[in-house]
Amino acid sequence: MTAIKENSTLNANRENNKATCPVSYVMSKIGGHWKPVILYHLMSGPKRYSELKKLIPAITEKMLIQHLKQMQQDVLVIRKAENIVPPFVTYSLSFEGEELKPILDAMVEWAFARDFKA
Amino acid sequence: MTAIKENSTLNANRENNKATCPVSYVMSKIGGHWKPVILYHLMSGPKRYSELKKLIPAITEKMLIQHLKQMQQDVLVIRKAENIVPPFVTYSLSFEGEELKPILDAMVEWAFARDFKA
DNA sequence: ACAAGTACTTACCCCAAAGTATGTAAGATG
DNA sequence: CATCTTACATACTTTGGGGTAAGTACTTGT
Repeated sequence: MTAIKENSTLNANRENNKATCPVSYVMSKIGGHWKPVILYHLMSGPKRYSELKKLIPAITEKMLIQHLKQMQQDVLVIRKAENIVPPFVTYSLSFEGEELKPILDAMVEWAFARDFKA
Repeated sequence: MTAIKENSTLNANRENNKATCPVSYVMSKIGGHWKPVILYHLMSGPKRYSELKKLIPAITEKMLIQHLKQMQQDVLVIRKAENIVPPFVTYSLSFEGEELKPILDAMVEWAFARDFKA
């Protein structure tokens, strides 16, 4: 969510790619180190913030909420908070988030068809 | 192809993800700003280095060969050089590179099902 | 002799993404 | 009353991906 500087070729290239290449567009939504992992875990159903944290031990809390927030803005995930204390917040895939499944499934299939060993 | 420092949590996390999450594994192969674009152009058949350069004007030569080299190492693309001068080098998708099509196709479909406008 | 073309290579720099560390609200529980 | 829990927030630092710019080898065309 950090502010973005305007005048840099780097960012110009990025914006240009997102605008002209559908694949880059998708990458801008689900790329990076953590988004796919988070999405993967949400595929198996809604999860609490703390559950996600436990499922992905290596992620820091900062990264976790940062990406959850971004994906909320991109309407890939839905945040639902019970107004109680201690807080109870669940994250789930939106309709458009669910529609990412074919992509991720294709990726998983490809990975296992190669040298990937879980 | 720049050297990679060993002892950093950043890289440790990356390696860990690649090893444990199939989606991250795929991302490590085709992620980044340029790899998908290059692959996309190779989908329509083998291309010379200079052709790729013309097809992707925004890319710098450094990035182009860097990623072509990486994808060679990952056996996604095949490099074929005629031993003549001026050089004549063609890049094409390997079998495993071709098998990325379903993934990229799924991405394109998803992009157009959303607000993406070419 | 000099520019042009092709496929690179190399050195240097910059910045945004990711990591580290610490703090906060508000009620439940002992 | 002090600690625990949950779901964050935020300041500060690091790092590696990408950008810029320049050079190289070898031949052909003028």
